[in-house]
Amino acid sequence: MASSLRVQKDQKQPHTHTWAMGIELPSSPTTLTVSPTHIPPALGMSQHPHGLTAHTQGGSRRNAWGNQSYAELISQAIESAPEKRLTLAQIYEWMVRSVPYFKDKGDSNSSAGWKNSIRHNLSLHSKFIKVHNEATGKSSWWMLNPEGGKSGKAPRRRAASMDNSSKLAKVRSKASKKKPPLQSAPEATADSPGSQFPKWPGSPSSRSNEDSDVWNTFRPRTSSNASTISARLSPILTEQDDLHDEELLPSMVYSSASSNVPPTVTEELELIDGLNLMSPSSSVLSTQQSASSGQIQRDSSFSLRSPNAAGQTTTFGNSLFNPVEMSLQSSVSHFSGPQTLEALLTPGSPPPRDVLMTQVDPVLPQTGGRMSSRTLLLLGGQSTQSKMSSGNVRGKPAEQQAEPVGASVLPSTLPITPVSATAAQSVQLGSPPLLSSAGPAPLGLNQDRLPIDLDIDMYMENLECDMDYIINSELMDGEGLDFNFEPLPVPHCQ
DNA sequence: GTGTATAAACACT
DNA sequence: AGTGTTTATACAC
Repeated sequence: MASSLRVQKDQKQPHTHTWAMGIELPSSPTTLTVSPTHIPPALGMSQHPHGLTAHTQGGSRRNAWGNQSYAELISQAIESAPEKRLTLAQIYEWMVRSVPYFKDKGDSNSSAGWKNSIRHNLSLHSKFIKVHNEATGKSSWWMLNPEGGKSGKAPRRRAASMDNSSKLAKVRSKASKKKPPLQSAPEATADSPGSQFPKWPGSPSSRSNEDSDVWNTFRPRTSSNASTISARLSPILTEQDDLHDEELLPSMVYSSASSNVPPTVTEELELIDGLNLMSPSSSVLSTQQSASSGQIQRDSSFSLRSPNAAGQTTTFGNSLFNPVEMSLQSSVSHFSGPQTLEALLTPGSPPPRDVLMTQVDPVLPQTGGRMSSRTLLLLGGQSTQSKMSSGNVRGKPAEQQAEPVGASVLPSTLPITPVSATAAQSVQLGSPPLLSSAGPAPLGLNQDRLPIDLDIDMYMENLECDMDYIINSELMDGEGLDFNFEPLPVPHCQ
């Protein structure tokens, strides 16, 4: 079938309209606040290999709307969002509002082609990462890969699960088009598909639960870094919400921990993906509902800039986890990974420092230095830790810093019972891989279910150490948790 | 060969 | 129907 199609494609005509390329920013329709800054000229991305800088090179525009490529436009759209993340629908909206050429093409009829191209670009380029957005029920959030991803195509391999299957699937699909079940884990996507899109992320209301899932689902498109990040970034954890859903967190954790993800992250990501997928089962975390309305963060998610490669900024939502809540939660339930995660990820309100810690993660190249204690714990479960002895150890320090909130909570929470621990681990197992980055990899294999038992002892030990360490630290510090970014060389216990 | 645009097939929800 | 992913094709450099 396909073959026959090709006939008409050629038609593409670049209209050469000559717009001034101006993209007007919408003055925030609703909430969108775009920063006019970006948009202006050539995006800054001089991505054209040829060095065209966005001007009309020669006078003619590469595209009807100007010299920018879809990828660039998408990037602008995302950057313009306060939270640096947009849903597909929002991207469309941005296009219509901001790019003159698309102004009149918002209708379904006229939009099919360019929207298809937008989607295509999002999927194709590693610079864009998809973060699951449960909250709104809508489609996923699309963010810029902090790492910058290459504009080029991404090698994206999906999680292992996908991998194999995907290949096969494809093959098959072509042949027979059935879909392999594999695919996997389907991220749970939103609940209701179609609805309007949430207001947009920025808006307070919308943010609520969204985050939750977000965490979970990120797709590792190509390079994982992004994905990692994305996970954490996820947009906003806002608080409020009901969070019922919370399964997600685990991923976050890892992500934070691994955030730095060096080079091969991809693989790890993949793993993670798998994990995430798997983790749902563990949904253990229910947790909190926070009611925090109080502060709500408004959209205040703050953004961090990670020095990472691209220097792009990532935004984290702030969740508000109130300490109180945390406590409650913890006390109430077992600790759920998620909370922790959140905590880690989102420092309460936006105290910069917290953020920093977060940041640290991303940055740190080293291995795991910075994992949160929990993470460690979790990790501990994993072989990783054991193997990495030294590495692991280090983690502590970082964590301590990192876990401000979480840490405090931890102690109480931590009392992990084997069970809980297990659960937690199981949830987090996935994470290890990341951590493991240093190590060989634990990977996933086990992840599935892990032999926690096996490790548990070790795990426990590790915990103890961590805990003590943490506690001491905290005490010493006082309640305030300071986070240092420095990688403390920790002697680690044991 | 690379990057991009476009179209379309498929899959999933 | 909307969203995502992937494949294929055509073009410009």
